Amino acid sequence: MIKLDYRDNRPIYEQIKEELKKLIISGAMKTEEKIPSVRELAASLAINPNTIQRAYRELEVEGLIYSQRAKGYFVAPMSAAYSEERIKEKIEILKSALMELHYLKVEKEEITKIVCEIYEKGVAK
Amino acid sequence: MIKLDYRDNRPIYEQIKEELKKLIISGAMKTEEKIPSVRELAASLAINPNTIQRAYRELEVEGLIYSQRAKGYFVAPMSAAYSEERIKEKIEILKSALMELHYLKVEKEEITKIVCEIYEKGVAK
Amino acid sequence: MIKLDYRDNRPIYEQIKEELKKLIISGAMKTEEKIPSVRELAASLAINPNTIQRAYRELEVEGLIYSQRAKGYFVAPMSAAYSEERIKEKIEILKSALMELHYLKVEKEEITKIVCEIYEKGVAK
Amino acid sequence: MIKLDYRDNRPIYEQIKEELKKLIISGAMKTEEKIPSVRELAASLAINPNTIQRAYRELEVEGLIYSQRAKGYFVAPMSAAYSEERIKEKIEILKSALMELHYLKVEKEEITKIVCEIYEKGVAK
DNA sequence: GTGGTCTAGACCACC
DNA sequence: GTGGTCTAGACCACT
Repeated sequence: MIKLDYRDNRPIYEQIKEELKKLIISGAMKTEEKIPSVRELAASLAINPNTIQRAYRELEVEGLIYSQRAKGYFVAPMSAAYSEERIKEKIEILKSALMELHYLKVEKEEITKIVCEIYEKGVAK
Repeated sequence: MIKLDYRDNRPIYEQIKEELKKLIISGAMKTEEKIPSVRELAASLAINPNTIQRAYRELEVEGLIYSQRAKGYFVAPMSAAYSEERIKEKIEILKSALMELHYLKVEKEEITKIVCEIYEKGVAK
Repeated sequence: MIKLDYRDNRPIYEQIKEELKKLIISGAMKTEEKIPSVRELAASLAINPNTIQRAYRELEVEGLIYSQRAKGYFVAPMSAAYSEERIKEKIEILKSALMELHYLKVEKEEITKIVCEIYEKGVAK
Repeated sequence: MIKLDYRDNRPIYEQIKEELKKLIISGAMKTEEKIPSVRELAASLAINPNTIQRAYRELEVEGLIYSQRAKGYFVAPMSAAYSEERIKEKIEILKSALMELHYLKVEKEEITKIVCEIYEKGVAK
């Protein structure tokens, strides 16, 4: 379900966050669906529970999942309306970053390169 | 120095912010240089001083300008090192937004369109 | 059912959101009850349907109502347990905001004034 | 500089966060001022460095402090403009929470009690 | 059994 | 020496 790459420079908890985010946002995991428990996922990835805990906590702060004491973590409700809101929001962030990079004289080619990387390989760098 | 477009959907203070940001980040305005006073700019653009005040205040929060009581607003110091840092930061924000938009199934063409708009016309939409 | 105040500074969609929120949370509208359709409410209030749409969409994101394609919007289920939980949550938010305002040296009188306004007139400012 | 209360139900990292937040927001600690290093504070409070690390990290996410690798943590710049923005923002959050609590039929006396507790004892509950 | 917190101790990259 | 990450292991409160 989740693959880790130890050669990757990014910390493990970041990789877990990204993978889960992908599954949730793309709709592969459904609303209110239970996520593997901290210990369970830690065992299956052969990793320390604290690392999973951190990934889960940060996703909770971002509002993608929520926790119920003694029950587990679950995918937070995401209505269709919510998706649209999120897209608009991210587009705004994108535009703002692009404009600033333009002012900072970053070449268009460099931007295009990043866009292609992400849309082809799935991850950048 | 600053041009407003009343047909633009964006609020006036946003347009002013963007224009000033452009001038400061691209280096057209130098460090410690004085910015037109609130009243002065308001008069020359024929708009309400409160609007200018809001634009300036938000730029101050973003750290691009700073105010000195009874003297006016000035361009905040930005070293070359600072520029590089800012580029890296914005690239990270860009990547993060792009990945999420990818998960949300926004087409690559739509992204490319936005990139081109900004790099050709200078503003998006 | 819903009253608008055009002298109010808040945008129309905000006013509609608040009014509906009031009706739903206080229990005046029951669970699963149908809400007036976008066009219907727009006509009865003599305003643009897009404004209603926005208010409804945001209420959907907040989880207070839900939409069924081609059927309309309905009040989302809210158990008594849910109410208690929501109260606790809002109390926490209240405390956190109060403490920060205290640190920021906002006078107690100013706070009390806001509390009274809301509990007497129903709305603040 | 920071006092912990082990009888308090709140986790230690929360208490540290609150204390630092108080010092920073009220202006007792100045912009760009260095904060005790993770290990240093841990030693002086006789507490595990990981606990301090967590408190600092969360304050960094909230934008109150920032970190420089191999240098330490510092108080983030807070202009006067920023303070005003922050007060306005918190007042809005306060109003919104109050209105919802009103709809939920929470008595005014209960609210007043909380306000007094915070403004007199400094902490609630 | 689950999330949540905390400790002790370790290693890394950076300056 | 500093922040940042990770591990191993422990205890608590809750259901």
